[in-house]
Amino acid sequence: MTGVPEPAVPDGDGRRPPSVRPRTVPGRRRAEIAEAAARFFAEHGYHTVGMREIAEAVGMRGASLYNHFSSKEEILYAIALAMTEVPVEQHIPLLDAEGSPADRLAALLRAHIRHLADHRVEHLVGLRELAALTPEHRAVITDHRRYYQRRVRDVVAAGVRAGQFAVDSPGRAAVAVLDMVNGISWWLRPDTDVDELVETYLGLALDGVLQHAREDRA
Amino acid sequence: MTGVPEPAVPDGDGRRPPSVRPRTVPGRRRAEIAEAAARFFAEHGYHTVGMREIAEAVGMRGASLYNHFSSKEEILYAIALAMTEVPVEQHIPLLDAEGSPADRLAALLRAHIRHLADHRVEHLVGLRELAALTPEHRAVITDHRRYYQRRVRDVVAAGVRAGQFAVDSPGRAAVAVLDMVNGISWWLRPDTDVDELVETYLGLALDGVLQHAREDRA
DNA sequence: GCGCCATACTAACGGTCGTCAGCCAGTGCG
DNA sequence: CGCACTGGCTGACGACCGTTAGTATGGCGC
Repeated sequence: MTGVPEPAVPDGDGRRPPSVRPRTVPGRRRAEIAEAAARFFAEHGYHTVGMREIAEAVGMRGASLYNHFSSKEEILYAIALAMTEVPVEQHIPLLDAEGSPADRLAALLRAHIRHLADHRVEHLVGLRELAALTPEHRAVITDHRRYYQRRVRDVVAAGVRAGQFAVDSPGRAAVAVLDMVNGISWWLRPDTDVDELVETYLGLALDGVLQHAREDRA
Repeated sequence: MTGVPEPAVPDGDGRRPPSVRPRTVPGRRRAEIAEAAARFFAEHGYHTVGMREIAEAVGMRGASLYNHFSSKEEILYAIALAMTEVPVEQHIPLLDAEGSPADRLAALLRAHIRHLADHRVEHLVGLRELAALTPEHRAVITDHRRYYQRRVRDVVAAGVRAGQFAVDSPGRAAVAVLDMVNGISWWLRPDTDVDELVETYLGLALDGVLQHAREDRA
């Protein structure tokens, strides 16, 4: 599990012998490239960074990158995809676990913020450079994001029904909470205390925006 | 007041006769250009948009833009500057008016969200394309932003002292609130009901994040 | 009415970019 | 041993970019 999505197997043509195993860790280089690219993209923006610059950072020449990615856009797509697939596949199940809506949402937010802090630059790129993706690729990313947002909205609504949360519009509140936590990636610095950050934002989101456990309803 | 900052007068050489007044509205064209550029930048990103594309949108050729802006980066700077100067000069005074911290912060947020909704594309560009600015220009923008943020933090702290707000860290809460409202510019659609939006977010920020008027302190 | 200046134009330059074609070294498998 | 394949390399191409120089024009102030 390198964190970088493998290239789609060219399906429909399973000519590859089933026992073939590449000598080195598969996609190892691919992951290095995506990681370096994400650093540059985050700092200077997708379009200002050239293939030759990315290549130099991993010790090769620009043209050689095409042995690992079919285009520059595909590098960006791999980064953006990793930042939306992982949350969907690994965080959403937390919403399907046992426990109250507040507990489940808290678990999700904890995982979300930790993931964001561990992959700050990729997260920033995934947020900011959406416009540079192919329409098809962008659609995949935004679909993931919409699904994620919808699931958060649903658990907020469940919390409202259960009397745990008090908001007028679960949809608006979900968006607000996600924008609030995603905003972290713009200013997070490497020396930030992540544990403290997570707990602070959990408080701001649950006790705050969602007014968890406030009893003074008329 | 066109909304687009005039070019800095080349100071140190005040050769221009003091009574000279340009025949047309000064900077009219400049504002049109910046507006068109902001639309394109917001949709496709700064670096994918060419000068010839911007020019075509206002009915001229690429090279003619240099009669109004000295470089492409200066167009971006004008946009970003307008989106940080106006809030600082027009919204911050609301914090110095009379009234409780909660009232003053509510007034600021109201103005902030309205301004954002009225200039959605420029706001988005100002947030997203910071990296494309000259270091000097970027410093100006971030200074404005830091000051704004500091003033919000101060009024939050004042509200905490006055017993109106209940948050552990006014700084963190201020950042969270601003990220939350600034996130609006990523998804706002032209047909959104701005009045409803403003009131919803005021509730989420004050009653929510800042726990305005919650009395159940231990 | 003359001159000036703002503003537009055309043409072109130098540079950079993404990408590709073709070549070559090494390495593991049969 | 030899073969194929992976993953590097060089060199180059065509497109496009931001920007400049030089020129034309039309309206306002004197």
